[in-house]
Amino acid sequence: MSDSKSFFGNPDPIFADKELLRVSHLPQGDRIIGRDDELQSLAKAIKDAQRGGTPNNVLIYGKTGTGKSLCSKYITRDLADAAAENDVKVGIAYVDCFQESTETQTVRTIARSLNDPDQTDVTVPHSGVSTSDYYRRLWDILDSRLDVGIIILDEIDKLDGDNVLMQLSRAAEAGKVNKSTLGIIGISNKIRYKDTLNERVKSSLSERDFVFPPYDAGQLRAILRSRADAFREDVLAEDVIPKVAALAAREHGDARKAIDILRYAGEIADEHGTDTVHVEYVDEAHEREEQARLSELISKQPTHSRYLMLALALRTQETSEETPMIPTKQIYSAYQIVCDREGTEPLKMRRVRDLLSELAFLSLIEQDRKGRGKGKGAHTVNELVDDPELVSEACQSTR
DNA sequence: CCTCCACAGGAATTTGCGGGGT
DNA sequence: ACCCCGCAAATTCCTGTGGAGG
Repeated sequence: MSDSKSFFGNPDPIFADKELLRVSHLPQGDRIIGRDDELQSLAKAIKDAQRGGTPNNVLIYGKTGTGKSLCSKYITRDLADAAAENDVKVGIAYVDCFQESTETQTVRTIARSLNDPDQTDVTVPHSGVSTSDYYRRLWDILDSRLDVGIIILDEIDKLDGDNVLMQLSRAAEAGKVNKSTLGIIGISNKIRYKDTLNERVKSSLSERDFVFPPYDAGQLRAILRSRADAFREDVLAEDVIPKVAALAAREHGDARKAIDILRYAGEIADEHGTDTVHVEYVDEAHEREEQARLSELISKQPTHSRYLMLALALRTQETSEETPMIPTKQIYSAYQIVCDREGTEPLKMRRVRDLLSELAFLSLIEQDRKGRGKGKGAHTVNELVDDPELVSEACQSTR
């Protein structure tokens, strides 16, 4: 670094095209590995939309990183292109139900992504209108600029209530839309998800069901190799890809994880200033991936939930017990100190309890109820799932 | 197996925000 | 410019209960 004239002038010694290692990167058709059957079936299920007909509604199951979202996005985009050649307008809405979990948020996101203010005179405000108003606008948008709307609901099991699904699935028959039609692709991690739905929604939503199996080590290797173009020639040591694939295969065949680890391995090599990605870097890359995943999750939490995580982490580090179980009240006092330091008014106890149980739902913490004996009442104790050091680091880095 | 109470958590209510309608 | 709506977040009020010690 020090002897170079420009900070940016040097060619990257490791990466040729790092974009290929971004998980959001949508590969070309021949780059999706080991999902040929699934893509075929999906295509078959929604092919009617190509000529303006109604596609089948689809439910896809499978663990994280098995290519559910990738295949859905790819196949719908392909469909939209093919339809455009027949002068059929297909709109695609992708909703991450983890982030947009309420009915209002979901409908709003769908309406927003299908809308094009230049072509419709409908606006979709961020807030300020009722849920039914969002629906009304969505139907307007569908009728005025599209022939078919395809809605991908990712992590559909995180939706609260099935009202949205009711409304969407009966839109056509209830006469909400006339000129257009719509299809739903639901994606879920839980195979049992279907059982939690009421009959009406169940039969309409799962006209076709698919299960995406985890990738095996061989497929993971193929996936990684297909993205090896991201690296310069000959920088990857012999055993790197097999080792990364083996690590990811052990953790339920998560391709996303595999790709992330590979990218981190490259970054580590870069930091070491070498032009070879050695196998030895893979373990460190694996650690880095776990830390990053934790930071991701924590940074998405609301401010006060992060303060609570920090409070719990600090309190955990203070105690000498091997498995520190911290009562809610103790977290609360630590939390008040954190708030004080940040110059924020602390939330009340009741709200904190709710936030803590949300954190438990996300598996960031674990809760357990304990009694303290006659005349002493009962209370819940909280425990961090991850290393307190890592957690507090993740909390501090988000500002 | 019963007891006892601090805390858990349900329900009702308020607050704050970002918009419509007029 | 004004008032009013619907929603989510937060607060207030309150009853119910988990479970160790007796």
